[in-house]
Amino acid sequence: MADQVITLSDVAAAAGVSLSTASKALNGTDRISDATREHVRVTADRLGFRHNALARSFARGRSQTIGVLTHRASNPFTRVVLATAATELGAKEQAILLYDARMEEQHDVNESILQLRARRIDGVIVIGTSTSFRTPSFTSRFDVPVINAFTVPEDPRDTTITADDHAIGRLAISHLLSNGRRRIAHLTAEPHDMAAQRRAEGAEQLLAEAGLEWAAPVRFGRWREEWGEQAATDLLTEVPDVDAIFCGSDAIGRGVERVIRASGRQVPGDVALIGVDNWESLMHDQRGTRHLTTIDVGLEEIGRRVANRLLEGDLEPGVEYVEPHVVMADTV
Amino acid sequence: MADQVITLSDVAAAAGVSLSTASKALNGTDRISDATREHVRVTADRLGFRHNALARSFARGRSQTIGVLTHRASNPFTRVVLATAATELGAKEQAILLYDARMEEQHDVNESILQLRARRIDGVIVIGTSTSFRTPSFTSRFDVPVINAFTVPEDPRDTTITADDHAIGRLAISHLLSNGRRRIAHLTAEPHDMAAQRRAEGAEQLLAEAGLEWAAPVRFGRWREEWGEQAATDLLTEVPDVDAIFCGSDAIGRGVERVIRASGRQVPGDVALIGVDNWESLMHDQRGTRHLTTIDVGLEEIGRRVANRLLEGDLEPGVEYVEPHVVMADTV
DNA sequence: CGGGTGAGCGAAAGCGGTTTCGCATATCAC
DNA sequence: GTGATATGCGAAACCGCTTTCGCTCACCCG
Repeated sequence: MADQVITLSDVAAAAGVSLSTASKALNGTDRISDATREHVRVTADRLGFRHNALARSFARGRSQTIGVLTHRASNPFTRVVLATAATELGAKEQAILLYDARMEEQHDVNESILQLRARRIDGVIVIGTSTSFRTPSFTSRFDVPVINAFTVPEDPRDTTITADDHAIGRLAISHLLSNGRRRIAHLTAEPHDMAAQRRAEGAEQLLAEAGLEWAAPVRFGRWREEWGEQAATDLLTEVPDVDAIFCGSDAIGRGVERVIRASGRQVPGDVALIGVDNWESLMHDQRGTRHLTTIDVGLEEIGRRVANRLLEGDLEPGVEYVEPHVVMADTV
Repeated sequence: MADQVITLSDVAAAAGVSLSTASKALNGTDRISDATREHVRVTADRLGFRHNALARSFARGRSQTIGVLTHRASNPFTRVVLATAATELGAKEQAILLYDARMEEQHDVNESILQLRARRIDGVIVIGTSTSFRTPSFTSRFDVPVINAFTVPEDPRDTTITADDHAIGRLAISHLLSNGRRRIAHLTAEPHDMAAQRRAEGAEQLLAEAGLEWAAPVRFGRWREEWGEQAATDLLTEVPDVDAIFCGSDAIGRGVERVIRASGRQVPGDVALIGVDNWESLMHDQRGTRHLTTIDVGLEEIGRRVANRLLEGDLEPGVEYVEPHVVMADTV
């Protein structure tokens, strides 16, 4: 059913105007009388004309394509940002060209950059793995706009949109306090992990503002379920009357919960739990009941904003933080 | 540092040949002497020449872009398929243009198809939400190859790559049997859900082949953690000596596990648990310890194959199933 | 009434490749 | 030695649109 495709000159001929007039009429560029413009538009519609996007891109020198550099696209967080950005871009007729794991090896990087240039991409999105690691700066290596997502920028002149770990810590404590908890502990990941650190700092800050202290020193360990179990076991021995635990991630939270329950305590009756990541949303995107109360760091929002900022073109240097939000469930 | 870009005619001039000769030499098309070909190649390299991908696409009428239609890109399963397919395609210089949620409303569908045609996309990937729902067939609506992923095809002439629910059921039971379990129960989702049904059938079939029966009738409910709790509670009352539970999903498995432990039973000592989905891989992509033993349905493999089949171009009608595999952890 | 101004439109030059076609030369069979 | 066939290369058309530039004509002002 492809028939032969209608080109702009078909439209021009049918409308009795020149090719250039037809082009300008449809694009709204240059001076064209309203009458002519309208006439061309109607004719184009009648014929079912569509611009050949390829020809157009070629003539304009812009590809309607955004290059995306990921450290590792299989990372679950990266996937969320990637999928939302791609959705947002697709809605605006922008394709994406994904280069995964090409940011390391010098040779690959250079090669990738050359390829992206040859494609005449309109912009670049660099997606980091988390706010724990910096991603090398690519801003100066392209002559098109570059925006970073979910990472800590290496160069202060970079434009970055990322999660607000400090606010996450504050929000977690704020939520627990508003639920009347006072003997709060924090079990989290590696002490040298930037995200873990900043969350702990934010939390401690809000705690101090409320005139409180941790029920026990913050325990740093790993981002894993089993660490949650181990840390919670120790914690219960040390502070049996703890009434809330801020878990550095949902994975840790799962381990913690198991130990709390095994100790005969009720969740959230005796001990409230709050995690970070909104892990369950990675399983159930439908609305509906959830289990672990958690904080959503705003990955989807990051993806959306990154796409839109890039298209709007107003890239100011600096870091823009996305506000986290609490996802209510059964454990607080 | 963009300088002025090197074009093919620059190369031709520098090599002392005509534009057409340079083109053919670099593309390996048409008859060109080895000496000339080599000379042109060397010259191109020396000058740092790269084809302008836009011009090339335009001239060839092929865009190096694959259209992707998703029912809902925010679905976690969809995201996995999408991200792996995009990675695979990116490695082969193919961009993707994502049209999310445009498969429903008739108007949107038609419009989207027209847009994709205008883009001269080279192929289409349609990603379904699960093997529970059919996705409308788009094969005949494009004049480029169309391939379906993670769905049950509506039209037998469609090409589809998807998960093998029957094999998943068999694999779960097989794994439990090989661990010496004999009193096995199955707690799963909606009875009219195709995926749930086929998993149950596969499981029951293997059980029968082993001369066994379910320790209790299969309980159908919902794909949720809370349903797992409820179903497990009932199950323990009915069959206190059950020694293994095949959970229809990891979410259900989580609920089940909590109840089993709360009853004082050991996991996996008294009761072994196996789920489906490899939920934890959505959190930790790193290797490392996991908690719930589960079956990976092969979403990444689906994404990879879909991308490669499309590029290879050998699309045979019919359904190709991806083999599931067990992901070992602590609960079996 | 003449010269200046600006609005509306068309001719044509790209954009940077691919591809068809034809020509000249070399190769071959008889 | 002659006609048929192959080989290597270049000229030029073409892909479909954007954009510059210049022309024409109507209008306004002095």
